Amino acid sequence: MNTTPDTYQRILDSAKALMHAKSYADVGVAAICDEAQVKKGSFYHYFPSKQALTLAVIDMYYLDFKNHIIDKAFDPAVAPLERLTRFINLSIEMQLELHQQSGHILGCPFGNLATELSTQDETLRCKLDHQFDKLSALFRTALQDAVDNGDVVDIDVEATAQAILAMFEGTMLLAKTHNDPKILQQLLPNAAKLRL
Amino acid sequence: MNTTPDTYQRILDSAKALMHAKSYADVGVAAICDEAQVKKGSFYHYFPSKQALTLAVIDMYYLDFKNHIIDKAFDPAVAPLERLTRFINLSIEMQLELHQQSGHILGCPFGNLATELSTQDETLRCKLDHQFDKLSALFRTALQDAVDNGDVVDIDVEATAQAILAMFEGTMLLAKTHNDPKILQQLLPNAAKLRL
DNA sequence: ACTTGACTAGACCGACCGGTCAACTATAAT
DNA sequence: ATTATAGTTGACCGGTCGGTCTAGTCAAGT
Repeated sequence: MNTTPDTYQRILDSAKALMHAKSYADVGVAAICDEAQVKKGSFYHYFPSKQALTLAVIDMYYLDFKNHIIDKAFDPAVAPLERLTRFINLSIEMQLELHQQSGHILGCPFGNLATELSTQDETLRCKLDHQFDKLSALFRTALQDAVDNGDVVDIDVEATAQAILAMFEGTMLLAKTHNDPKILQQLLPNAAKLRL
Repeated sequence: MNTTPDTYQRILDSAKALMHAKSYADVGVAAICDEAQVKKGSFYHYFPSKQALTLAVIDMYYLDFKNHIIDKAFDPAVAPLERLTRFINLSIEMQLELHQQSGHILGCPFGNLATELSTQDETLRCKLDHQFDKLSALFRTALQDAVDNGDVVDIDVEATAQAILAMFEGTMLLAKTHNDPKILQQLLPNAAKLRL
């Protein structure tokens, strides 16, 4: 019989949800502990600091993203350009789901944390920068495959990948600020069509 | 002889600078008062709350933006499409200046606040949403003028204006996260060239 | 001279912040 | 049975949060 306490995971899950729904500063350690039904002492048994927890939370965001979106969209069996549109559509779906649950467009968790922390915490800034690198790398290889296939000609693969990411993050921000899913549906698909 | 105390303005200036360099949550009323050399009692004489101050700060951000960038770029005498590239170039310059002063790419003050506050404060969310509306309206009229001039044909003016804004905000975020002005110079000019 | 009202000063409030600590319990190896 | 270790508990720390309040200054209006 396995009755794992999984306290660690409960803390991580609670922090993940709360930090996405609110922000880094608005979510205190006490609130995370309440949500996870864990006492503060236990929290600091598993995580030396709020910063360390946040580093783990960022990894969890990427893992979720990988499982629910990346692995489905960036399947090498899928046509390269189709991968981009799949990525966009799955991202829209995920945002819609969170919107129904919370009543707010929550936006990209990486973008949210990066905006808040980039000027305040160098460690977290680098971690978040690395996540963006991983995302743009996905776009870059899909675009390169498209070029190799002859699906598209004469584009700057690197610049286009970065532009898609920028458009993706910017659209998430506008949708969050307007708190309207329509913005996502109207604007986000254009990101996949960018060519530079 | 005018020896106005201009306490109000000093508070506003300090809040403007601090909130752009850090974030809403990271800048307390006490810190603003210290910077402005004002005591807390005076602060709450001029502003009923931190939220009210922030509303005024947002107006100041727009005013600065208007004086330093918008009025120079969106001059009706300037060719419509040239307005867009001027806007981008002036925005880059402003970010570079702030980067030299602070050592960090600070990004768009509207985007920064919107990310942090959209899910937490409906009043501020609406205010920020309105600022984005004003920006996209500038792009929209410039694009429409370009269409009327015959400088460009067969584009969705509204969608393009929104896309430029999204690309603008997304690029600011990526540059801030990477803390590198090069990203701005490489990526931001592409926003002005978007056509949908 | 007196009053009024804008403005300043700074002590003070309860709540919360991230983080520490010593005491306790449960588990499992010796 | 004893000991070591992992995990839990909740009181506690100094400091900061946004905001209040009272006392007092000062200039203008009468």
